[in-house]
Amino acid sequence: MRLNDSEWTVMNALWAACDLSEGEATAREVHDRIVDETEWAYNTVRSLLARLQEKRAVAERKDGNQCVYRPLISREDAQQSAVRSLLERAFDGTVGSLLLHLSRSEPLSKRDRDRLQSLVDEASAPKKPRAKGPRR
Amino acid sequence: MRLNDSEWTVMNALWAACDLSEGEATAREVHDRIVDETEWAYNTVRSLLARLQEKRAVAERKDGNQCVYRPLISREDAQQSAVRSLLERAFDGTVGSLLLHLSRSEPLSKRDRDRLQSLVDEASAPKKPRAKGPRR
DNA sequence: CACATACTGCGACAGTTGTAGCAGTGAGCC
DNA sequence: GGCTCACTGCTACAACTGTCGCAGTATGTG
Repeated sequence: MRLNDSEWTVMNALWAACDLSEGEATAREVHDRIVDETEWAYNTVRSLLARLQEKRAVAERKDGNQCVYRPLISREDAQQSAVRSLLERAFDGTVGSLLLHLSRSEPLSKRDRDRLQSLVDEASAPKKPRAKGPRR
Repeated sequence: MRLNDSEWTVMNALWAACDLSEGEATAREVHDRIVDETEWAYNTVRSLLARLQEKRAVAERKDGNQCVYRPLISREDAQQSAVRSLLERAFDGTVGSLLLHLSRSEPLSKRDRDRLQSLVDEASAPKKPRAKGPRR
């Protein structure tokens, strides 16, 4: 599932909204979340939600006279595709190439370094003890 | 400088060709490099080179009856923009968030892990002792 | 009930991207 | 000198993106 820029904007808002409520949100809620940043009209958000529905990225449900939207793809999956796509175009398709680039570009923040450190710890440690769900 | 997919394809070929020759390449050379992969017509490549020229990503020079192209932006700069753009859309704008994702997605190769480790070492260590060239 | 609101369905339109085609011109070959 | 071929300049066009607008329809309120 490949999302374009504007679709990412609304999906980000939808995912965030759904984290707080029942896993779904109205167009209004999504719009409220991004209007300050984007200044998009309400109808713009609705159009994007409609396109996302066509792409089966969200599902629309009628609740009274309102439409309520629910993401059909997880943020992780979308991120996965985005990263993969970036790797293909710009980094010879390899993670290593990206990491190399990262290591050469601007320095990481303290937070990034911590995150990275644990990333390494985790990656280097024997995987056994980590409990994981049956799927994936 | 934001490149789209097809532009990345030709720029990658151009950069590669320029590494071998005098820092420039003809449309024919670029086309030869990507035709197997993309099956694009020669004119498609030329159109893209023209657009890239408008965007000031490449420069065109006349050599006899031929046009010779030279990149005006480095691959590193383009990668930088691409990464930044990915971070904005999909990772809350932070490298850490991307790294976190990477650590959770497919396992990294040994090489990637090493690279990561040194990335961490470098980031954590006081920067002073590292000798670096005057022009990065 | 009559209104002011808020929502929905649907259409639109310019700009970007992907992917060529055509017609004219310079150049090498017989 | 005429042919052939490669190259160039220019045009095209459908699909996708970004960004709404409009015209109905349900809803809450005095």
